[in-house]
Formats: sequence, structure tokens, C-alpha cells
Amino acid sequence: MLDTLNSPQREAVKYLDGPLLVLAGAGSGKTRVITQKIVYLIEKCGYLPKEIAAITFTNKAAREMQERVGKMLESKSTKGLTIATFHSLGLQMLRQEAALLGYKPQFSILDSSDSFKILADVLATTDKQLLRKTQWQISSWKNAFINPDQAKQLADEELTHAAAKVYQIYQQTLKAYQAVDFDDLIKLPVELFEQHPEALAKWQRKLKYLLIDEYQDTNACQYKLVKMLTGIEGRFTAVGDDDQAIYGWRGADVENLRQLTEDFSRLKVIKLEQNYRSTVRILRAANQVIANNPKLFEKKLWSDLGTGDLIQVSAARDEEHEAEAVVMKLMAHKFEHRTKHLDYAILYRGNYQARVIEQQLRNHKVPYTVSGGQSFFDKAEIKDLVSYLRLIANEDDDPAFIRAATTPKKGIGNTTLERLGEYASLHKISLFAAAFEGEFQRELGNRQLEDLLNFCQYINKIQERAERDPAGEVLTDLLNTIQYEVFLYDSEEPRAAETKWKNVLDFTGWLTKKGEGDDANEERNLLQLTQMISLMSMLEGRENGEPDAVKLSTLHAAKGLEFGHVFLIGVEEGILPHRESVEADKLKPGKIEEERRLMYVGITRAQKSLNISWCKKRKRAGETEICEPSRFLAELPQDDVRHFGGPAADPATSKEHGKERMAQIRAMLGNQNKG
DNA sequence: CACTCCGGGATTTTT
DNA sequence: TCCCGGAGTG
Repeated sequence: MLDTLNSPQREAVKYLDGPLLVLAGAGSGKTRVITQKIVYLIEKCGYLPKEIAAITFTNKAAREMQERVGKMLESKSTKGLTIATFHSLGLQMLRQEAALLGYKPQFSILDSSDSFKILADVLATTDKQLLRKTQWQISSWKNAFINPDQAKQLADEELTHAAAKVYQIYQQTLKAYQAVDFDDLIKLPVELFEQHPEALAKWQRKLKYLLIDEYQDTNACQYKLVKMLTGIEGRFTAVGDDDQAIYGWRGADVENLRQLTEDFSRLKVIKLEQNYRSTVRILRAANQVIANNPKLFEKKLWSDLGTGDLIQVSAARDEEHEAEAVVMKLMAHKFEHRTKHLDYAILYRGNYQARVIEQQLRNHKVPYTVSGGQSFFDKAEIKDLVSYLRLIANEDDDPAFIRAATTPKKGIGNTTLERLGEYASLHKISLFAAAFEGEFQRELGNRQLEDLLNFCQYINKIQERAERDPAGEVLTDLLNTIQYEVFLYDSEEPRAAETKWKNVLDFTGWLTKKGEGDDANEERNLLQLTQMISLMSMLEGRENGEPDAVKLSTLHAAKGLEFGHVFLIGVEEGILPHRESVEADKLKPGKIEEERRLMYVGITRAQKSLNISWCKKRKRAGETEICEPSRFLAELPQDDVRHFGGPAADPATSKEHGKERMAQIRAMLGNQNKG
């Protein structure tokens, strides 16, 4: 089984004497190491599947890993094996230990638009900018494991102090709703384990071995959780690549990699440097660019896949010309090499950059898919339905109550809700509970009261059914009762209504299937299903329409993917590196390095050919702006590059800049080591 | 006073 | 593309 691995990979799989960090370069087979190690632990080392947890960041990664392990373990069961995202593992723990934190096990999970609305209430404002900022601030605090009290103490300016107060009220509100937000799914388990060592001991006993994917993306809170679960013996394998850390801006801290060496003095480090993806030239480019960043661990990718084509760097007049040139080149290349559309990717820094490209692709009838887009759960029709489910599971979930009570309209209007809200907050109870209070009922007109009670009583009725009857039946009853299909056709264009209704049916169909236990697990009723849906990935990864299409993607969203031929566009100062990062780097160095890693991620997506382009001019804020080629272009190995149309940056200038920066970095590292 | 329509502008995203 | 803000209309 292990003979298909190269020697460091094999070593990584077999190493069990202590904590292990696998530094896996791009395309070096890190997923293979994780999946093989899971199989090895079960088949060769006598671990039970339920004693192992593999943790990823995205549902997609978890699903892929699940599939691969499933195939390899055919004979033996994978029952009980945990392959989950940080968030769903956190959820699992919270559901089981909810009582210890004063939550009921059916607590709700709020999405970011719910929490946005709560903040709008707390701050009594509609200023979206301020709300977004506050939301971001609170999220950052949670990711750094900072409580409202600590946040208040830390706040150095008035604005942050105000935000800390909002944070506190926000947190109290969530508790009252018996709800948690996404960040809480990681933060609360850590709190739980700090306050209840016996609960921690229980989970440490249960999970005997941990494997963590994309370790460089962990934030402080996630690292804390890992450290707690693996205990002092450090029974874990962390796999990551510091050169691909591109999520610093959302709390991921590469520092966690260094911290690992400090926290676990016995930490073993294995590097995977053989790349199975790209040509020598592409790897030379990647290595040389990233060599400009300070390194904690030296790492150099190599491959035996041949020298390959020269890397092309083209200058375009402006973004329109660039788009045209890229699409032309792509089409010619495809014709010449008899490749498929899906062998090509066009990568860029910001979503909006896709616009011109899309235009060109449409003009030339080239099929394409754009990465990202809103998730299934963000669709209004799904949120409507989910709000009913959330309310059924947890009648204290006020955001769900408001949405369900008002969509479709059922005679419960704003005034009723306002009065209900006033009464509820005065008496510190949920909206649902308030509706049944005699004192409140006397305040309300007969008509309004009747409609309100109809709704609440129906929820009560369906709550009982949800526990007993099959999920499918209950859902059908629900949709019939609220007349959701009629509602859609009343409020939408027929076309839109049709797709929305189809989405609803897709969703319920899929939910019911889950309820019947498609992986031969025990049957689940609607309540149990409801408790997991907000974290389930569905229809995700299923690209709509054309399976053979050119991929358009941001550099961030392209991490983990590979393509035969890659076009990297808009490689200019101000875009890559992004203007904001350049500015931020002046105050607090480090941002440019993250931009460089972004460039590195882009380069290493390519297997056979790499085309880089930049614009000499670009429209911005109504004016035409003169653009400089990105400093990263000068960092490429010029022997492997062929330039088209105009000079790139003067290598000498950029070299000077690089040297200067390296000196700074060395000084910085030196200080760190001393301190 | 509120709603709609149009034009301009844009980091990066998951759960 | 999507979102926001300003102008123009009922």
C-alpha cells in the first residue's frame, strides 16, 4: 500500500512517535499523505475509525477526502471516522455538551446576514459601512479568542471600545435566542474545554489521533482547539504550506506554524518537495519568486516533468486589449494542442476583473464557469424554508421566527411584531413565548391575535410531528400549509418562480434522502436533520451547465486546484500586489509577502504552461491610470521568461527594492529570535 | 416622501 | 457581476 509513495511521503505516513508537521509544497501530494495515513492508522496500527479525526477548512476538501478514504478502505467500514471541517467538528462537540454552556442541544446557527441584522438592531443604525466594520471586528475578536470584557480592555480608541460594547450585547442576544454564529462554533468549544476539563478529557479520550489539513490557514482559536484536543503528547499530523498562506486578512495566522515548534519541542518536521504537477520552468519561477519572502523553513520544489515551455509575460494596452489577447491566445492554443476548455484557467486578484474576460469569452462563444458566486444557502427561497426548520427545532430563535412569521405573509404585520418584540424584550423571553402570554394577548386586537396564534400553534403542531414522522412527509405538509409554491408565483416572474420552486424541491428532496440514511447510517428525523443543515454542503462543487469550460477564478479561490494552462492577468502594481496591501505594508510589514504568496499560488496552479499579462493603462475612478508592471514580474527567472509587448519592470530597480526588504526582514527575524 | 432607475466603482471568502 | 448612491418621478 505504501509503495506508491515517495520516501518523505512514506515517512510522513508512518511517523507516529510524536507530533508531526508536514510541510507540503504545492502539488506535492499532501492529500495523499493524509488519506494514506488514515488508512495506515486503521489497517496497520489498530486504530478504530471513530478514534481518528481529519480536519479541513472547506466542505469540499472534507468531501474529497471522505471519498478517497472510502475507496481505499473498501473492505473495512469507515463508520465513526470523522472527516469534517473545523466548524462541523465544533458543532458536534457543542451539540453534545451544550448544557454545560447553558445552551439547549437544539440551539440554532445564525448566518452572517442574521448577525448583521442583530447588529443593526443593537447599533440602531442602517449605516452598512459601520455595520460591516463592526461585524468584522467582532469576528476578528472571536477568531483571536478574545471575550467582550477583554475586548473592552484592549480597545485603544473610542470606536473600538464602542464596538466592544456592541460585541457584549450581541453575545447576550445570541444567548437569548439560543443561537450561535459561525465563529462561535470554534470559540465556544474552546471556552467549554477551558471551563470543564472533564469534558475535554472525554474528547481527548475519544479522539486518539488528529490530522489537520491546510494548517497554515488556522486562526488562533482553531489552533487553541487543536492544541487542547491533542493534549501534551501531541497525537497529530499537521499538513500545510507556509508559502500558500493567503488568508491572513481573515484571521489565519502563519505564526501558528512557528508556534507549533515552540509548543511542541518534540515536533518532527517532514518536507515534501517533489512536485507532481508542473514543469521545471514553472517551478523555477515559483521558487524564485517566493525566495523573496523570509522563510521559517527552507523549501524548494522540484519535478522531473521536463523543462517545459517558456513562461510568457505580455504587456497589453489596457484591460480590454488584455482580455482580447488572452482569449485569442487561449483559443489558438487550444486549437493547436487539441486540448479541452477545462484545461484552461484565467486567474485574477479581484472578482470584478472577470467582467471584461467574460465579455470576450461570450463574444467568442467559449464556455466558461466563474468560481465563487453565492452559496445555495444564501438563496432567499432556501433561507425561507430553513427559517421554518430552525424555528421548529428551536422556538427561541427570533430571527427565524421573524422570517417564518412574515414569509409568506400570513396576517402578521410590522405592528404586531413590534409589540411582540417590545413585550418579549421587556420580559426577557423569546418572541414565540411572548405570543402565548395572556398579558400580551390582551394588548392585541382580535384579528392580529388570531393570525399570530394560528402561526404559533401550527409551529407547535409540526414540532411534535417532526420528532415522529418521516422528514419527507413533514416537509411536504409544511410546504402545503404555508402555500409556498403559490407564494413564489405570486411574488416573482414565472421564470424566476419556477427555478426557485425547483431549488426548494431539490433541497427537500436531498434532505429527505439524507433522512433515509444514504450512507447506511441510522435514520434521521427532521429535527436531527435541521440541526446539521446549516453546515452541510449540497449542490456545492456541482458547476452549473457545461462540464467542459474554461475556469475563471480569483487567486484565492484557485488554491488547491490545478490546470494544464494558466493565464494570470492584471499583474500590475496596485492590483497584485494590491494597492491596499502596499499601503498597509508600509505601516506594518508583512502584507506584501502575502501578496507574493498569492502570486506563488497563481504560478503553481499551472501544469504545462503559464501566461502572465499586465496592462499599461487601466480605467479607474473615471480616469485612465498609467500602470506599472508588478514588482513580482522582475522576480521571475528571466531565462525562463519570454516578454511580449513592452518592457517589464526594470529588474535593477526591483532587485534593489527586494534587497532592501530582505534586510528589513532579516532584522525583523533577528529581533524575534532574541525576544 | 418614497421608490425606481441608471451609472460608476470594486481586494481577497469560508463556515 | 453586484452593490451603492444620486437623481428624477409619482
